[in-house]
Amino acid sequence: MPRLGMEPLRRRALIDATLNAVGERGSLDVTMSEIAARAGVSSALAHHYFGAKDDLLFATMRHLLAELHREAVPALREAASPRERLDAVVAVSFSPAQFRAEIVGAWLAFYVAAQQAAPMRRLLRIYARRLHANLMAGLTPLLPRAQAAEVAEATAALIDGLYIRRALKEGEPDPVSAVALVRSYLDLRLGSQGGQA
Amino acid sequence: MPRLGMEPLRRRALIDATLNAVGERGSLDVTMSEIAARAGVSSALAHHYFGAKDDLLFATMRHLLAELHREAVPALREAASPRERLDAVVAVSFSPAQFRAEIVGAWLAFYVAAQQAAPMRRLLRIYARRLHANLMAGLTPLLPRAQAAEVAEATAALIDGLYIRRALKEGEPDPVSAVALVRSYLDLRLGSQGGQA
DNA sequence: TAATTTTGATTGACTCATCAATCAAGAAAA
DNA sequence: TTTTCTTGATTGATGAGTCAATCAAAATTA
Repeated sequence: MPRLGMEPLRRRALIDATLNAVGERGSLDVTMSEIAARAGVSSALAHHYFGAKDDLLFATMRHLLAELHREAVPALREAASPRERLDAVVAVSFSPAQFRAEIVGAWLAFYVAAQQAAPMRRLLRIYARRLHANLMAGLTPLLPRAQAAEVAEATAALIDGLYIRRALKEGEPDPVSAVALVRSYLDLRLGSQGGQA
Repeated sequence: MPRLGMEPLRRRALIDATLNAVGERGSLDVTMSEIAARAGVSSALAHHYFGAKDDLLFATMRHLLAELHREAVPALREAASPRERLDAVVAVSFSPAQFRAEIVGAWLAFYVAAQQAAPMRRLLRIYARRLHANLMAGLTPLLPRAQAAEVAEATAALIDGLYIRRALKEGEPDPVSAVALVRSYLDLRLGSQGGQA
């Protein structure tokens, strides 16, 4: 079996497996054996590549963040106006790739774990800062700074809230209505040049 | 030691201990021994009164829901107008008793656990339905039904979002600004007869 | 009232299962 | 043959749940 250059493939497979396992279960207490089995390898190999379980979980969370970033960068580059920038932030947050049940479940699990694990908390802080910065970039040209800050805070809370409600599946917010809801809030706040009545 | 009628006291102490432990740790994997120790009894006694660990956790979650309800009922009764009713819902959600770090941490932990445990999911559904009903009761006199539903959804998401952001402590939303933020949203949606500019 | 029985309250010690982490050894390339 | 992968088997720790035994208040009886 041992072909050369397996390392990157196995790392990737293990991270994907972790993501799926964590996302489905909605919690970080998945066993190394389960993760390894999903990736088609032994648990010993998972330890070989990642060291401790925590390291694998951390790497998985970082992967999640990286994916979000990878999707956000081009979307923001294409945005011509401040309002388009805001719409891009919202669109990415609820993109089909990001708003899937497993991904949302994984986010939630990491969110919780971050309360105890400092490294994860740091990662989450990066996400929060990026989101805030992106929102402010779109808002400050349109609103006085204090109002912009309030709207950014509310929008971020709205996004997080829709995520958590999505995690409690069973029919709750689909991507389309989630985007519509946040945009409708922005319309209202920005003087609704473009929203429905 | 065994005075008669210890049962209700012990049950209460164990539930409180569970709440504190879970809230501080922000996760349900606290040991029965730790909980029991906090309550000043042995782990065996916790099992004696509650059976399995799951049952104790479930009872604790139910307690949380009951406390929220107990606070909401009088507040809603005193509300004279629809708008006051809405304000009451918001006020209770962020009341000092509810918006404490441990309580919020516990809610988050239960939220996550509910993804796997059907009984907890059912409890959470009750909470969601109550919140929705209370919001709609305040909104339907003021808005067409479709809009009322959208505002209720957004408000609920906003509340949940502020909770989750609060859980990631470190300076995030204090009760006062959280209330202000949600009310400001409602002002805007309802035509702001009574909010600040 | 004093002795006796009953019963709720409580625990320490034990069992059993689970799981992360390690390690020595094996198989396939190079 | 050396290096890169890979695993089965093992270990050590932890934690849920059980059980037999103890303790002391309350109820009963004499």
